[in-house]
Amino acid sequence: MGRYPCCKVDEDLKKGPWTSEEDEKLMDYITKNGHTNWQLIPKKAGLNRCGKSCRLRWTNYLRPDIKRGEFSIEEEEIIINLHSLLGNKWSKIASHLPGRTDNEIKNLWNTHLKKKLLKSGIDPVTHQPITDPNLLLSLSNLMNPFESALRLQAELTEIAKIHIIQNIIQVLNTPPPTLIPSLQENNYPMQQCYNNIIAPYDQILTNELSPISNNLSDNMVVNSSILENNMINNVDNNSEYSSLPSLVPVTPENSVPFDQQIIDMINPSYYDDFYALEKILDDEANII
DNA sequence: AATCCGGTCAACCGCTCACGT
DNA sequence: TACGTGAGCGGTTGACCGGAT
Repeated sequence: MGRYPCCKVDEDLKKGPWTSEEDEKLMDYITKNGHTNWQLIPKKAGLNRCGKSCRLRWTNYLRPDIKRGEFSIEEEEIIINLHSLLGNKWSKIASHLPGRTDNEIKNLWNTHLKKKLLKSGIDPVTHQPITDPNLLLSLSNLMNPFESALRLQAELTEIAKIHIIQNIIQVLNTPPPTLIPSLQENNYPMQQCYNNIIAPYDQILTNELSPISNNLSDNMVVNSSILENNMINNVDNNSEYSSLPSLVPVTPENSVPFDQQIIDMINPSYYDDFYALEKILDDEANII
């Protein structure tokens, strides 16, 4: 298997941009005969191109159902959501956007969306807030230097807080068995913290993920179409251009987003506890 | 007016996958 | 089962364009 020459090297086939005459020939042939074998098409259509080049020209440009023009905000949000779930699976992403090609989406991602996420402080690879100080530093260089220094410091403080919260969650989720009975009594500040802040958050996650986990196949692979549909349905049609879709975990079972949106979902009566905890963490982060 | 530079996008390259034999 | 081949995918390239210098 492996590599193969898609066209014979000595055939001296044309490369580069297509002329309108070539487009017309290919269009005419496929409209009349369809495309069953791409290797035969150039010869039959009278083109001095390789089959692969013809296929690409057809699928990315000549196809009648191609949607031309700028991407809408909704389309961009769908792409961002799907990318967080699927990664660089451009063809899979394109299958959710009728009339858009994988090449077009890939170009949009590399030229616009990646930068848009970076500017919003989101890592375009993981779709999580940027935690790499080097990346933050390079990002900050893109902005006003005076503003960026302050911003960078604030972001690093936030990151430290997030790390501490994640550690607390991890510890609370795996208590030693001997501690459990005593913790039930709610007398310990950390247990109160768990009961008031993290438990509701846990509940929300459980409720959100249960429809997905119910659809696990035998080999325990998440049913991606359900996830994908959830992502698409989450798009807010009224959102501003500057706003971004809610953060979504790359792998729901491994990563825990701790953004404001999740906090907003928790009963407001828990806010006081959360801010109390945040203040403690603020102090700890300042020490760090 | 000339040159440079960065952004965009069509097209190509190299690879893997799927399927037939 | 192994192999050959066509199709498709994702990364990269390079031509083109417009704005800045």
